[in-house]
Amino acid sequence: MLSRSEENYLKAIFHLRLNDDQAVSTTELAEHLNTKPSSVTDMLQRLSNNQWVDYRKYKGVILSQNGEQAALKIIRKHRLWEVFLVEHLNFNWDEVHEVAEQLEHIQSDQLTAALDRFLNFPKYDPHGDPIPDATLQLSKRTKKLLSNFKREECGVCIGVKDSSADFLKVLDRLAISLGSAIQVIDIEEFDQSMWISVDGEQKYISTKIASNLYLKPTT
Amino acid sequence: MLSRSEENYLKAIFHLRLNDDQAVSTTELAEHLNTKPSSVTDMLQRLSNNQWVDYRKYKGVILSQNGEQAALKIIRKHRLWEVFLVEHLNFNWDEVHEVAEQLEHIQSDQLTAALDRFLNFPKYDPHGDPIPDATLQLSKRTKKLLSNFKREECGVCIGVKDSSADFLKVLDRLAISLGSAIQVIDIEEFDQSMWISVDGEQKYISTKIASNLYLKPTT
DNA sequence: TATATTTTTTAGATTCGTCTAAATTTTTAT
DNA sequence: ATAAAAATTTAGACGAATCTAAAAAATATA
Repeated sequence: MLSRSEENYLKAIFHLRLNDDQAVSTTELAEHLNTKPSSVTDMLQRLSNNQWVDYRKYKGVILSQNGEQAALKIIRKHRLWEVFLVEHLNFNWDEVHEVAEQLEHIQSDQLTAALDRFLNFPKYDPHGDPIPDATLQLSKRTKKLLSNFKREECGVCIGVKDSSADFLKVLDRLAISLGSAIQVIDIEEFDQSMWISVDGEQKYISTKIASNLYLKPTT
Repeated sequence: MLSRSEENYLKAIFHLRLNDDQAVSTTELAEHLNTKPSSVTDMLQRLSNNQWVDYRKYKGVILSQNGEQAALKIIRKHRLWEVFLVEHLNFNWDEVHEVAEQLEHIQSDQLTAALDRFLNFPKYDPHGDPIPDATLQLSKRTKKLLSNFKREECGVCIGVKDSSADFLKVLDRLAISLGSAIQVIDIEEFDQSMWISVDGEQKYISTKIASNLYLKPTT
């Protein structure tokens, strides 16, 4: 059985491989897990011996079939618990992560299944991330540029296309950050600039901003 | 902060001291925790250094003020989760223990408080054990002979006064065991013998049986 | 009370997950 | 293409939590 630490490594590898599709590097993992590269190397060798990952010295690591299933199981639990915390225990979406990090390690298939049913088989967590179903199928994460949204469409900010300091600065000023809930209120015919609501606050943004913001649709 | 292992030791000491009121011995703890006496000695020394317990070489151990609070906090979480599992996730009362053993270690005061509220501040867990409240007050566990129950009163079997083979045999035949949920249906005026329901099944028992069964009232 | 038995502690080893420092490999830049 | 820089791995150590075997203390027994 996987230790808590091993589970965290698998989860981290899964998440780091979502964007770029290459092997994950030791340093990347070390940073993500707040540990040292040498510790990562140790752990990767152990995980590799037990067939959880495919690891090549100096070349990085990817999940094995088994490892990916294990990671998905943890992610499923994490996101189900987040739904529970927000919908039934009145947590705010920014308060759930830390607790879910603990709850995701609870080992009981019966519990996971019962929780899923109790929550009515939710498809997305409070941040809009998809929840793997009982067979661990993860609906492909659709990320879409805000500029492609239509009037009234909703989404959650999940990334930026341009990550320059200049762009991030303007986002800061608009109080748009990863996780912001955004709805398109209106689009100017003149130049496609947008009136949007950001976490309930109405804002006006240029076309260039809209075409550099990745949203995860929630409607 | 306490490790999971340390928490389990504190909880074990708390439970082992409930009945007899003396210090808990190394061997007793080792058996209860499925470990070796030498491991227990090590851990007790560590716990003692951090003021969680009062430990004297060769003399056994009792909880300090701090240690008792910590134990009560864990027991509170354990029992709240049991209520959740049974009342909302449709677990049977015999399926909850293992999972609650894991959930009790989740560290989040916010979660504990929210769960308590969600469950409507329950006073007893599904086995009839009292749940420490937010201030960690534990209502004294009242054990009462079945013969002192009135019509309609409910309780859970928590022990026997007479533990002879003869008595246990008749309990077996009646399918009464530790944990059985019992309700008094009627009491014969003639000799105070009782009609009771045992986990839903109606049974008739003699006065002598009733006066040797300890129940924990649940109403 | 002296001895045998049981309980408890100490000593020394092991595994997991981590660390620092040094060595090695890969990548980048001249 | 080679030297410098960066990334990665190895070597050796450590703390937590456990174990076995041996020593010491407490208890029971004759």
